[in-house]
Amino acid sequence: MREEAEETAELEIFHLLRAVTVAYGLRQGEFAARNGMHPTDVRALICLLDAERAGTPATAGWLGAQLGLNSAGTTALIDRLEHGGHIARVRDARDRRRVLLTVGDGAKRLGWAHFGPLIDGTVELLRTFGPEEQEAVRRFLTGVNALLADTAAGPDDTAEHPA
Amino acid sequence: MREEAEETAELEIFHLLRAVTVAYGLRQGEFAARNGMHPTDVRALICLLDAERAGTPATAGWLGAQLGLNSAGTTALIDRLEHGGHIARVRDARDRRRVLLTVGDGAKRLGWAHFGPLIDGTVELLRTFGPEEQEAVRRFLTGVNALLADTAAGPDDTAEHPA
DNA sequence: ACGACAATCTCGTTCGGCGAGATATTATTC
DNA sequence: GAATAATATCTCGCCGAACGAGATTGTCGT
Repeated sequence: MREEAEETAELEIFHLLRAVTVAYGLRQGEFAARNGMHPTDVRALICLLDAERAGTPATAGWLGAQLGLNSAGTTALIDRLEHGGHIARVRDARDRRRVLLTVGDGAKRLGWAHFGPLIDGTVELLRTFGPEEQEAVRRFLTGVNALLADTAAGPDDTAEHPA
Repeated sequence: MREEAEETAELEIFHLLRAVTVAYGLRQGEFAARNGMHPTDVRALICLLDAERAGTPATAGWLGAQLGLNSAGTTALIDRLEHGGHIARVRDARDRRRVLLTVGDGAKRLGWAHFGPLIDGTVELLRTFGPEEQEAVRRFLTGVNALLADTAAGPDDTAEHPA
């Protein structure tokens, strides 16, 4: 609130979204520090839980891609989580090169204890929204996810001009 | 989409939001790698730009708090960004202990080149929303930010049982 | 079976981030 | 208005997360 005051309402919403990502990252870091883990470990657990919920088989390579790690870093991450008893490695029966990851109940409980209030709060918040309002929020988030997926594309900066 | 199919509509929206945070983190990491920086550096620049836009004076300590770093890490971060020519240190005239941080034009251009499409896309997307719909999105994001701020609170795990 | 390919793991190295404490500047107290 | 406390940042030494390169193990087409 200086010169440009409000910019546009649309930009303000974008900044609200960005504030969410920053604050959410902070919460993850706190959770990690409290449980003797690292931010990346927490992000990994979240990805694994989301994958399980979505029915997507979570392999080591997939997890590394989700987090932007190379294979060495991914292996180290999985070692850490395994030693901590948070996840288990299971060789895929179909393709025995692949390693499937399963999240232990302890980790689930731990995560729920920390993020439960946030999730509950969000659900409660959404219950105060009418159907069209919920639909607007859903449409917005879905759209942003699509935009983020688009922007991803290129393996290097030089090769992303779909238009 | 397996057994539990849809859970609740509210939870689905929460997961959409979480997907946004994960994907957004990935984009930041890519941007960092392409410019010889680290994810934290990018997050720092974003915080600094947001602060500038909001008219908030950005000090070293403030930045460290935003990113969850201690003072040593914060100093190292600022050194990196300064050496890279992305930011400049300026001693506060009023309180000469404090160091104010200003983002250089080069960094702004760099960031805009990478995140511009995402921002533009989001603004475009929101333009397709009616006033009540935009208001719904804004209310949702504001509420989530409030929840995240609440959850922050506790310095340790033992003292947060509001229920 | 054989070679091309794919997924994961091992090794050695770099450097981001932490803890502890030093330094410089501003508030407070007598 | 000197002595003291409080605050903001920086320096030093160390740990370990993540990287690059390459080895290992498993799959698939021919």
